[in-house]
Amino acid sequence: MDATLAALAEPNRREILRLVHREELPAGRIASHFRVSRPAISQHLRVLRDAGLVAERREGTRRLYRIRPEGFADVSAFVGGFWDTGLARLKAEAERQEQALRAEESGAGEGVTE
Amino acid sequence: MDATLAALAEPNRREILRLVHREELPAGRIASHFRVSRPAISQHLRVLRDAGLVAERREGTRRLYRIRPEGFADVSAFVGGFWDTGLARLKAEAERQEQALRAEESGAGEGVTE
DNA sequence: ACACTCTGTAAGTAATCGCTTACACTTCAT
DNA sequence: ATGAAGTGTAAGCGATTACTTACAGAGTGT
Repeated sequence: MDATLAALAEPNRREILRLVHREELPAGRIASHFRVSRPAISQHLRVLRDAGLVAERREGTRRLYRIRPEGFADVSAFVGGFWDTGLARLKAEAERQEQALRAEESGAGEGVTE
Repeated sequence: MDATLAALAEPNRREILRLVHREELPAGRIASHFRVSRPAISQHLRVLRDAGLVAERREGTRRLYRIRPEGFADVSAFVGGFWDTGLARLKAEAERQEQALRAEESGAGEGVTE
């Protein structure tokens, strides 16, 4: 958990997580989204991998990265434990999410994304 | 959110959060739980306060600190967003929590009150 | 074998972090 | 006012972090 939160503390690493959350991506493509050098991103990817937040899969010369949801379990529990007044709110949000999914399947598909 | 996760990245600060989660505590009493010096804890408390994770209340010469649950909302949403496989699990946990509260009201009394 | 592509690693550096000691401030009692 | 208790702030120091450039390694095609 120490490594997890340390990894999450860096803004660029969080942005990487957002990227590989949508889809599996090769290191180079990830790096191209940033202004910092590619080696810098490579180092960030290592930190994320060591923390168990992303998984790496090799395909030819490329290395594809994707989110590893289990890696967020501990931190989620930790943070959720403090936001206990909001736990009921989270439950409501989970239900809303379910309904949103159902509505998406049956009705208008709109990019709720940012 | 940047400040929040940076604050959470430090082990001693997380321990402080666990302490003031149970009950409101004066700075000195918090510091006595650690091996590091009192000023060090004072600085940690400032970081936590600036991040909105704890609230400060002055009583005489003492300063009492307590958890500020709203401060965890953003991070909880962020992390929960990645642990999406666990969102349904979180909902279930919220329900369990509700039942636990109900059981607590009718059963054993514990001073968890706010 | 060779070259080419994609990527991780090494070394060095400026900035930040967490700690300590010394000091200043506020509140209450004498 | 004076002193004591409780606490925050300032200055300085060693360790860590995130970045850069230069280089090395693995895989594929000619």
